[in-house]
Amino acid sequence: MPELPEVETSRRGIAPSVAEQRVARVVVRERRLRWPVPDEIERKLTGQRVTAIERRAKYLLFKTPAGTALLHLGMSGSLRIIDPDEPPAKHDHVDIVFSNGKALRFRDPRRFGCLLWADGDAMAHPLLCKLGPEPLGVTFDGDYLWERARGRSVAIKQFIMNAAIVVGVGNIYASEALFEAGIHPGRQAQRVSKIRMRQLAAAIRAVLERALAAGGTTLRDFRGGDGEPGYFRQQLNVYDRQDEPCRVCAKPVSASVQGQRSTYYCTHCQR
DNA sequence: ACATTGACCTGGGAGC
DNA sequence: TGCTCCCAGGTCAATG
Repeated sequence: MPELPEVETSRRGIAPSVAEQRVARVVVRERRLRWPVPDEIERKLTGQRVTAIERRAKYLLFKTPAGTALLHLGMSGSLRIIDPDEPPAKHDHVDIVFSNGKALRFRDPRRFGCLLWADGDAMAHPLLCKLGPEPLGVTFDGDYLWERARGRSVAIKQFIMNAAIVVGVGNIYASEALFEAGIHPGRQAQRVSKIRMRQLAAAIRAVLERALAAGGTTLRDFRGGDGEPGYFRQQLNVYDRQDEPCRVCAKPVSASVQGQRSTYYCTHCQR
């Protein structure tokens, strides 16, 4: 479900209720997520004060003096602030109850998400230490992309969805950014010129920022931490618009499958 | 080192 | 109404 704008929207939605709160207790109803929720998570988190809620790639980091809880929403995960006595529904796997009387509830029907614990420096964690730059950060630009693409025959869409190259770009925003940059998603990464890589980096940044401003994209069930859907769907140019007219040239939007994922593009506007 | 594929799960919608 | 099939916003591990 969530790409970078949706994860960041969730972070901003829950942060006011979580920041500076002490963890009163942790309730884990289902440990079988993408990786098992570690047995130590209750012991490590309980009694700790959450000093910051940060985001790295699509991971949310709950920082405490004792270490960091890492949470990933996978494909179907969502977070809500609730009253702790609200009865849990199916797939409500974890509650983190705070001393202010509120709780953070993690729901994830498909169980592709995870909740892990990192002692010490969370950035040294195996899941975080090999990640590429943040697309909204200062080190990410077209020259970087072009350099990394040298000698790589993989399609540009799969290239920008590779978290070792750049994080946070999922299936929706990869299609949207390539449309905005006028690049065909099947083009080999090494065959994109430096000029067009600069356009692509700018497009990735612009699309993510616009989606963030709209509170993310709700296709079926995404909700931000405040329970509101995201409104970026209305601004999508190609994703999920097969056979609908291109908003620029009016030719029908094409769809194909790349690396087992649906891809949408305009054959006239993208080369 | 790189590219490709399978695997992990449940739920919702389309089609019959 | 109910069944089957296909698809879904992620990403890691295994294989060549």
